[in-house]
Amino acid sequence: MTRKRTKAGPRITEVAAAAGVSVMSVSRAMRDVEGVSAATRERIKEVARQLNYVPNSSARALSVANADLIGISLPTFANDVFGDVLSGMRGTFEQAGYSSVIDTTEYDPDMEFAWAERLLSWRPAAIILSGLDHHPSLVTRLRERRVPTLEIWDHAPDPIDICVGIDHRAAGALIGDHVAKLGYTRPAFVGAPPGRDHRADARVAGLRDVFGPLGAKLIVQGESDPNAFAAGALGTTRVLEHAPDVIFYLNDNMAFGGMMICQRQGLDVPGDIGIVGYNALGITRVLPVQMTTVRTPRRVMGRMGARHLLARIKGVQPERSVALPVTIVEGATTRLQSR
Amino acid sequence: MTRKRTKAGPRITEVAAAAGVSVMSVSRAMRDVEGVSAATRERIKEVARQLNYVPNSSARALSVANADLIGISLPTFANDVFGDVLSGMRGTFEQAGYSSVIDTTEYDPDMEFAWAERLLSWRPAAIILSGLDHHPSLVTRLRERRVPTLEIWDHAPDPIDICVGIDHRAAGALIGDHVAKLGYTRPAFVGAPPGRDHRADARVAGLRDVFGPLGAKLIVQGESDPNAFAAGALGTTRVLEHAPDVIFYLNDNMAFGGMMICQRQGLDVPGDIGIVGYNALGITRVLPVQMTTVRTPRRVMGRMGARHLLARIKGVQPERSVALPVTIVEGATTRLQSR
DNA sequence: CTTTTAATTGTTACCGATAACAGTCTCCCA
DNA sequence: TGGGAGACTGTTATCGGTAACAATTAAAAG
Repeated sequence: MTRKRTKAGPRITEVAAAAGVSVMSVSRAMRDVEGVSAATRERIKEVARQLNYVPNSSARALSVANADLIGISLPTFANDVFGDVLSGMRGTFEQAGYSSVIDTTEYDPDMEFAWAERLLSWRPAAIILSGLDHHPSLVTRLRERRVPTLEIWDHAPDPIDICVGIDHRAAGALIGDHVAKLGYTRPAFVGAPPGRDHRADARVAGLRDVFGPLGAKLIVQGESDPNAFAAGALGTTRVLEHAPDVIFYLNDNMAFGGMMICQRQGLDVPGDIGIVGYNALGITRVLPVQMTTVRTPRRVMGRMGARHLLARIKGVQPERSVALPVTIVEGATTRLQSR
Repeated sequence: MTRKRTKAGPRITEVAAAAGVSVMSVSRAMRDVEGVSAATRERIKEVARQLNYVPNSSARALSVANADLIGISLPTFANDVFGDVLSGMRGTFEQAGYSSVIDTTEYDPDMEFAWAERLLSWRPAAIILSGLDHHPSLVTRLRERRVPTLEIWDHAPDPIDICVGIDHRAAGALIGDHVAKLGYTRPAFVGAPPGRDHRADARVAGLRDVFGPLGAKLIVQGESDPNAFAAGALGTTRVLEHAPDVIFYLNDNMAFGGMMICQRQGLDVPGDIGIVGYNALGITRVLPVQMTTVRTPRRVMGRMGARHLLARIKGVQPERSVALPVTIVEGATTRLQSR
């Protein structure tokens, strides 16, 4: 009943034999834990290096019933903002000895669920989800198994486990209020199809919180082109039919696409129409005029999320939910003062 | 010597007991392999569902000495082009039953090596690397272990294992020739610091292949700002001191950043200076004039790479190396005909 | 009714690491 | 000089699955 062992590199027993020690000494030496003298440790490591020994993580994970993995789920890679959050997190995890396993859901809770299921089969140390909109079975499963879970991006008073994010509704209200005070009365929003991106929907709600009481109806247009520039342009041609005097966008790239359409139609920005972006993306650094936008603390969010999650893994209970503040970048794509 | 078993969900034995069958029947049922009657299979699956059973992948991987994982290494997430390649690959792998493990190297061969080492410890089915510039130890290790390896993006006649990409030097020569024939004689290139991005360097070499024989010296400027727009702008202010009559950029976003600088300095595009991008990115879809650029078949590359790699895993030896063609997008940011 | 064959189900050794426990060897002090 | 503490090293059962083989049962053939 011997198994065919495909030649896949040396195992711990071979290293032990070659170094003339027991497997436990090798195990201890490789993990840098106590229990081997400095001399033996060095000798073992040298032998391991020469044999090109790479420990088998599956065996280790099975033995300790837990893998040094942290799963990270993002909506998409086609958006710089997620890269920013990632870069804030990954260094922190690496230092703590965890590997990140990253994947995207394309805004589909079912895909997220399938991904999480596969991930959980590896018994990860923790899992990070974007937003608050998850498959119900996933929420149940994570709670049941007590997997340390971080929900990032959005703000929830009652997260699955812990949460670090932005209150997008409040952010919508903030920028809405700013713009309303400049005297704009016919607002429009160009973003994602309703239900697809909860952050967009929350922003819309925040805008309505402001403009509703003022008697101004918010025109909302959702676009699904994966390219932000194109989506912004298309959405803008659509909302322009309603003659808005200011357009809010899901992000700066969409806003730029929209701005191009406005100019093509002979509209003066901000004379005829105001343009408001979001996220303070790279393109705003090179435009001839500063775009009015909202700066979101993405890197800070990533770092803080990572730190809280590590604490959570170690058993410390950090703040359950943190909402980070956003700041308005006042630009020349809206009127600078009320008229 | 009993181990503390932290409550981490049911095991296969518990499912077997609950269903009144042996563990092997559960194993067979869950994997959808032959050897259980349809009726028992259904019953087992139902029991598994009720118990929230998630098989332990580490145990499986240890047993079969191989994980259903494919590791994918990319230079960075801060660039749409990598997302395009990914989207071309991931569906293919998913269908074939493989999970993707994605990570970025930030153009650092040492980071790539460290990542690969961690990945190999999980005994993945295959590994995908970007470009051809790898840590020598990594190349050795992959060859030794006979890990199916795909090098993507670049073209190499003699890859580690298999390769699907673009001949960037030829692409540089192609667009260089096109531009030279339009009558430009003082070319510049704004891209990445030499040695960082081999694709950029290859492109420069291709441009030199064309302009060198014409007696035109190519001015090269590398920028390291991670934001393409900003890098393009900064690099442009620098090369403008040499009064070029055409600037090639590493990509369209950089080209746009550069174009903004040219306009700010009162230069007419393409009257005073030509602008040439690369990759046909989203922003070119919304600009008032079509940018001269080069369309790269990113999605096709991803799909083809994935298919070849799957064949390779199954033991079929596909073409070792494929170079995909690029096409010029003739735009109004360069003169449309020679003068 | 016995034998052959195929389909289904079960038993057990093993994958490669680690936790728990058990020795062995020094060194130091009563 | 005996023995206890501490440092180092070794032995073995175990983690949760699966391959290989064995056993049982049912259907088909002679």
